[in-house]
Amino acid sequence: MEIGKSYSPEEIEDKWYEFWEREGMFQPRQDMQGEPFSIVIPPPNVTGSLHMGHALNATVQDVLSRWKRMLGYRVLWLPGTDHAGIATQNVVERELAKESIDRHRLGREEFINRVWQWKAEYGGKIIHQLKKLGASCDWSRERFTLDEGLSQAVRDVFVRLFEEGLMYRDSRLINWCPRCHTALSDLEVEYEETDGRLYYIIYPLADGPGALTVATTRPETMLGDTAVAVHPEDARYKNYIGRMIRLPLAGRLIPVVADESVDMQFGTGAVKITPSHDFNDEATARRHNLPFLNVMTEDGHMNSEAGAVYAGLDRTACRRKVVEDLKLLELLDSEKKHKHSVGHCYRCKTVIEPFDTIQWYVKIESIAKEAIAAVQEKRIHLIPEGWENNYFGWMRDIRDWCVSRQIWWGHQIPVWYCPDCATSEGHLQGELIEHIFFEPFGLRDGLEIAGGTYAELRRKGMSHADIAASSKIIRIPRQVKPLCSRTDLTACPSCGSGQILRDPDVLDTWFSSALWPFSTLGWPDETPDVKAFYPTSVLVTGFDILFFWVARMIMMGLKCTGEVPFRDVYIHALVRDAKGQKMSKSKGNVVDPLTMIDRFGADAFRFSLAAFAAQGRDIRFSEERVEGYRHFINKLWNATRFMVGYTEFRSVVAPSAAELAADTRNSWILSRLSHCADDVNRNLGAYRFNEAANSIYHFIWHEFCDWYLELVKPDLYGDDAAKKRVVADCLFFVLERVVLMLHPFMPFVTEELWQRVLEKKKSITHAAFPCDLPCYPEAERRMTLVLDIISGIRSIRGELNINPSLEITVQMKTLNDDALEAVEENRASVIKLTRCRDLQTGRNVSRTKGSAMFVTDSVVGYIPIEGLLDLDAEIARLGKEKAKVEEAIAFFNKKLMNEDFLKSAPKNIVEKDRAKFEELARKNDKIADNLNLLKTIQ
RNA sequence: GGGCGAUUAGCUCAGUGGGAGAGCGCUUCCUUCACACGGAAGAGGUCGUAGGUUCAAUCCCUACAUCGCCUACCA
Repeated sequence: MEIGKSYSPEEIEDKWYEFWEREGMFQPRQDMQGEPFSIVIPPPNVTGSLHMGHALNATVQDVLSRWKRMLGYRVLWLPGTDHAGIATQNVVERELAKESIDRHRLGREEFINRVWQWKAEYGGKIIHQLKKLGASCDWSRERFTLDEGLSQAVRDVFVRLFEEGLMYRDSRLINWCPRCHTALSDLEVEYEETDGRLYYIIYPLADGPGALTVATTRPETMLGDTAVAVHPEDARYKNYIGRMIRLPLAGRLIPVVADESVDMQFGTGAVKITPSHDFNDEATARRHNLPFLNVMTEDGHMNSEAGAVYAGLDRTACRRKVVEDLKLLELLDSEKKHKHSVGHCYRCKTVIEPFDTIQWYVKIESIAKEAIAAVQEKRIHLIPEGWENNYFGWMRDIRDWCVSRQIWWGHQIPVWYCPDCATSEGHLQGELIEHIFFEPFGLRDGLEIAGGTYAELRRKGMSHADIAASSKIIRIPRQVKPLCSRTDLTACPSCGSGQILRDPDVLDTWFSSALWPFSTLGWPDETPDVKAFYPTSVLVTGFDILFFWVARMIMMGLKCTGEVPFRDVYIHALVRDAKGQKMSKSKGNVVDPLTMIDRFGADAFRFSLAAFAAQGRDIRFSEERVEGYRHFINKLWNATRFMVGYTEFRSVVAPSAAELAADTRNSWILSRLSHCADDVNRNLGAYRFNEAANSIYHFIWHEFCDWYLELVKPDLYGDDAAKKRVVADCLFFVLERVVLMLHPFMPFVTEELWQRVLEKKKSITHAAFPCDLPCYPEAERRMTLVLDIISGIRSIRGELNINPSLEITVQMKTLNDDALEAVEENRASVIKLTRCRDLQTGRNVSRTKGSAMFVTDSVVGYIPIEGLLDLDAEIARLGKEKAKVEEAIAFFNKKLMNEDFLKSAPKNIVEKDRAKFEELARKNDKIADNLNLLKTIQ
């Protein structure tokens, strides 16, 4: 078997991925053996491409999936993407804008066709990228939130909630994005500290002299004011309560009301109330039964209610004009700089507008209670646990979820309205439904019409279809009865009219994402996948979508299936740049995972991410680390290359660990291997990926390569075939298990080593993960003794700068038979590793007067250095060591002199410390002896 | 305003109620037949500050400082 001098990832990665996919390696095992283990991927946006967050997220899931697969579980890792309603629609609308096409002109159906076309062409780029990373997803089960089955699940849940009264329409202020032209949920608003201005405006009393001055950051909204509020206890304003004000610019009369929510300290202590354009004011207005006056349009312009002077102005232009006009009237008292936080649309960063609309809401309180209980009762574990408080805090404070969006790309709400039916008050519903056209509709008589009520438009001769196709906005008041249905309605169930209107809105993308853990498995049907894989085992995600997604999945899972959607939630860190900054396109500090894969290979990149993934802290990504792990792979590669040279000496039938253990070096490394495997299994089970990765790293590099490989070289280089066989068998035994343990982290190189180099017949993906290997504590003890001796000698060589090519004599006085045996057993190794010409051992070895010295627990060794080096260096070295030992002696002495310590500390601790003290004291004596000797001959 | 987390070697970070750890970087030596993407040996830290609990604190508690993050209706 030929093997290259260094590892080249680019040559093998694609090959193995194709092999795995072709062979169906990532599908759950068909023999139905093994406990199920399932993960659904957090569906990335279909518009997205792989970033570091995805890479970490996918790596963690893949490590878990591959590990469990090797442990014999029936593993399903289900991949897919979500349709990202607003984001995707924005992308396609921008495309259309280049051709000057408005989606309304195109029509809903045709627009959605275009989006599907776009998706077919550009969407799902991320899927390909996940494959580059090595993700072992079952692609045959890939899902998309707009798939038929998932759409059915969405509709089913909507209807269910509707029927239970948990899905309702309501009129209230929501966060509105005037650019995306849709409602947003509370979570979709990003607040940002902004330098604004606080304007002090004089509001004159209508019924006499005097005025109130109010402070506002948004003067343009004054056009919608319907009151001024002061605190009831505010002495300054007590006399104003109940009086009327003539609202400047508008001329309306508005009352002064008393409300405890007013902060007397802020501004002037008098606050203008704009119920339709401010969340606080909305609440105040409801308490005082104040009228709501909407002065804006859906796209952020002033409407006719704002007055003829301002109607049609953009909200920022209007602000300027209002301020100007107030100045002219001398009603602008003053203005000053003011820092405050302003909400922006998380998709397009436009300043959001609190806007009074009718939307669909999910009544969340009862569902949230269940979701809190599930975590409290530990039916769901959040890992790290620290996130629980965050979760509880948010869930207890939760408000009803606004789920309707005024866009087209998504799951259209399964609700219809009949214009021909009457409301319970007896009004014809068609008279209440209001249409606004995206462009004037030309009637036969040449007149153009911009909109109107449904009934009115029909009377003017427009057809039902024309009305529906021309509408940009349809306002359907709450009195109009919603007809909710699992199947598409073509006629009104009560009056039979075929001319019914469908609710134009679609559902929040997160609504469908909330069903992801079960809708992807085929729910609401009781499919075999649902039975086998639900609830899923673990969800792996970042904390940034804990509320957006995780909390909602828990709520919907419990609500729809009666079960938790997953048992564990592993919440990983955010990947930052090397300086700790959040990666963002605008900062230009994003690291592209694919670039990392190109440069270092997917395995090194993945291993880095796993090694970085300590719980509870953000990750600072550094390329140097990735490079380091590439070196690590190269190390393993070369160790393998070395070993392959001894393949021919292996036994025909690979021996068991017990047979190998006859040799102490073997039993030692097997024991270390066993500890390593335990560490890896335990740490992976506890989601401590960094610990698991470090454990393997350390074992391979520092125990297997640095020690074992070097220890057995004398045998491999020798002529004794039997000895060669003993160590060659062990080398391969360890290598195979090491490769297996690395596989979840480094799938590509391990498969290459497994199949091509170790010439295994089947893929490593389903090979058994090492666990419960035998331990040999006695061998560990004995080898530690030998390794200490080697280190002691090397330390002298290093510190005294004895040339490596120079062979030395070692006079080693063993303090007990055990030590003598251990050294004799490993004589060849000790000689080789210390470049020693003459190794004298025994209880009574003679010692040369001018010698360097080392002390271990069980031996005192002397290296004659006369002629090798000047004595001063050794005297200095020993002096330094003596100082260290004395420091330690002082530490333990102080402890052991303390009666409270002897009285209160556990016996084993006291004993341990006493033993250490005595050992140090002996060591100190030996060093002192030698120092004196050296000084005498100096 | 509320909450959470961090503070350990030059850098990035693990970690534990009983003599401080890793990786990288640094210093010295070595192109010895797996690997210079390497080997060997070193240097380097009153574990943020001040108190407290304990026989014993880097670890537990309290306060403070600095830096992050999340959250909130500062009009």
